[in-house]
Amino acid sequence: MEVHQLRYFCAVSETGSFTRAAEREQVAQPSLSQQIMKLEEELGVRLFDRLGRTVRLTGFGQVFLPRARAILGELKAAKDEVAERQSAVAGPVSIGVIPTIAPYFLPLPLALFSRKYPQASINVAEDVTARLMDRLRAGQIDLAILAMPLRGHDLETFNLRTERLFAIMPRAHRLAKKRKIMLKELRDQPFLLLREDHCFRDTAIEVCKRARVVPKVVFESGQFSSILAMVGAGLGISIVPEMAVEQRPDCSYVAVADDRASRTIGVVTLKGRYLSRVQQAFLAHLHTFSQKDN
Amino acid sequence: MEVHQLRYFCAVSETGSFTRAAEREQVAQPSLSQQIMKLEEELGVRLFDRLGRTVRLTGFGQVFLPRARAILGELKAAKDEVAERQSAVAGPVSIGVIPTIAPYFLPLPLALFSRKYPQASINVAEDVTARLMDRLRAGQIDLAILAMPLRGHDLETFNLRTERLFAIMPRAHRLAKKRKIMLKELRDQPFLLLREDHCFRDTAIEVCKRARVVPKVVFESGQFSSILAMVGAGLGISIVPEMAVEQRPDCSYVAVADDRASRTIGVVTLKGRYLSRVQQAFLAHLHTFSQKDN
DNA sequence: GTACTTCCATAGTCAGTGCCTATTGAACTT
DNA sequence: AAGTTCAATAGGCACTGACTATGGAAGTAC
Repeated sequence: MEVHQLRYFCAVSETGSFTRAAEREQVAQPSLSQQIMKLEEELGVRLFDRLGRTVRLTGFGQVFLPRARAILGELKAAKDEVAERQSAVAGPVSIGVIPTIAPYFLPLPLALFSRKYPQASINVAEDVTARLMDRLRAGQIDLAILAMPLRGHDLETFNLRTERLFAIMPRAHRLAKKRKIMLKELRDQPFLLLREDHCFRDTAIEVCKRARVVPKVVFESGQFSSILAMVGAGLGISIVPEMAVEQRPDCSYVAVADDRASRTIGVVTLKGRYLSRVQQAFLAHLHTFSQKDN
Repeated sequence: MEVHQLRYFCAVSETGSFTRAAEREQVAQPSLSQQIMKLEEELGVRLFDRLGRTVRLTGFGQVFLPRARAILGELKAAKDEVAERQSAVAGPVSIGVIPTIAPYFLPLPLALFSRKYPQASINVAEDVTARLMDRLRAGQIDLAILAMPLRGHDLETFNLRTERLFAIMPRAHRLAKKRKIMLKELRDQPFLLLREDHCFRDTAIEVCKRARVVPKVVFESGQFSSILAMVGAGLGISIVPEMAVEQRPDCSYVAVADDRASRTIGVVTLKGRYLSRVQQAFLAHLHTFSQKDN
């Protein structure tokens, strides 16, 4: 049973003539006759009575007609729905962001995108890198914003920006007045760091390692704001990316001057993953926020 | 958009693999891939993400899947319904019968058929020949039982039986004791006949005409039982077919011996009209009631 | 690391079939 | 009786869906 056979059948039913049906369906009359016969053969019943000049539905034809119409209607509806979803920059976009980026970077792009495409609904999942990658591969999120670089042959990435790192210390600290600092100067300082599954912890430890510094960790947290408060209270010092720098009366920030003491954030998508128009639009939107050489 | 494309699409969705889907659909894997691609092209969206080893529905695919399933289901349902109606000797049979046959001939065949096929539902329309023919040609009834012969190239007929005619007269009538009678003996008798649109009236007048008798009509009715009652009351005489003969204390019946003084009843269907299995069965059933040379 | 396996996509060929034109045959009209 | 107007039939052509063979990529086994 083929779609065009149903179309032809409905056309004959509605025009009451093979000839007129053929005209309507833009096909030669014998071709249409042939397809109707084939349909009748498959069903095992006659659908039309050919009574000389007139063609009329048989009882079976009358039973079959509404069903054929329904099927053609649903075929069209299915196609239309897909087209509808395709044409509109609307629908869901699920993104993932790590906690050390989310509150600093995301608000502005999100707000602007929502204003530009009110039909779009963006869903943000805040989680650590490892779990975000799982979700990305599982298709639960469409893209993720996290720290670069990332290993993985099944991924596609682009960088958003590279930020310098800052040492944060109590205002009264002896190094607090400097404009720049080398990490080796921080040797033996008590360190406050993020918890283990946060990638910026690794970043911080990595840059320290390059400066031959092994940080002595005295406090761990899941968010910078806790660390900032603790540093302000004089518990020790820490390292944060530029975007986490927030003026506080009890803290001072000093730029870290070491080579490669930076964090790069970027966007990652799954290679081969098909993105709808909204999803593509959001990706493009993020591109406009990338700042090369920064 | 073709039916097999929907089938393939569902197969891939359900097996999660082009290869397994191809096996299930008994088709080579490249053919299936090709059709899926074609479907995606027509819809203008990707339905699957091909992620290395795994294949997963895109958002569009998820939207399209239930619709595709529904369509395939309805396609099957449509076919099944027709098959169901075809296989079972069940459903409606609409027949027409003229009033001068209905009460005498029909009860037995109807009862036997209903007992044999309890699923069948027979609808009887009792009307005069002209209107029955209209209904037959309009497809409102499937066959008609009426007096033969019938002119019409678009008809198919077969005879059920030929009956002799009987003169009916009051028991006290001077001719009532005869075993046979010639119509010419009835000249000048007052006649009771059916109304004009009843074909047996024409039959009666026709046989009289052949005997050079012009009946003097004193009463007209739409049914034999009225005529019988009136004859019994002494109003006049009449002519009835054999099946209308019914023993009454006040009437006598005398066989009409004229050549060709008979009525033939038969069944008529529309040429080229498709009959369902019940309808065909009823027609065949009527055949078993035909009595040749009677 | 290398070979093997398992995917899906690509390339090229072939056969089935849906469509075409031309024609027939039947029924209706003039 | 000739002319129309139907649907069906006949025969030819081209599209396309299916096939086999192969390639490339990714995962698995040794």
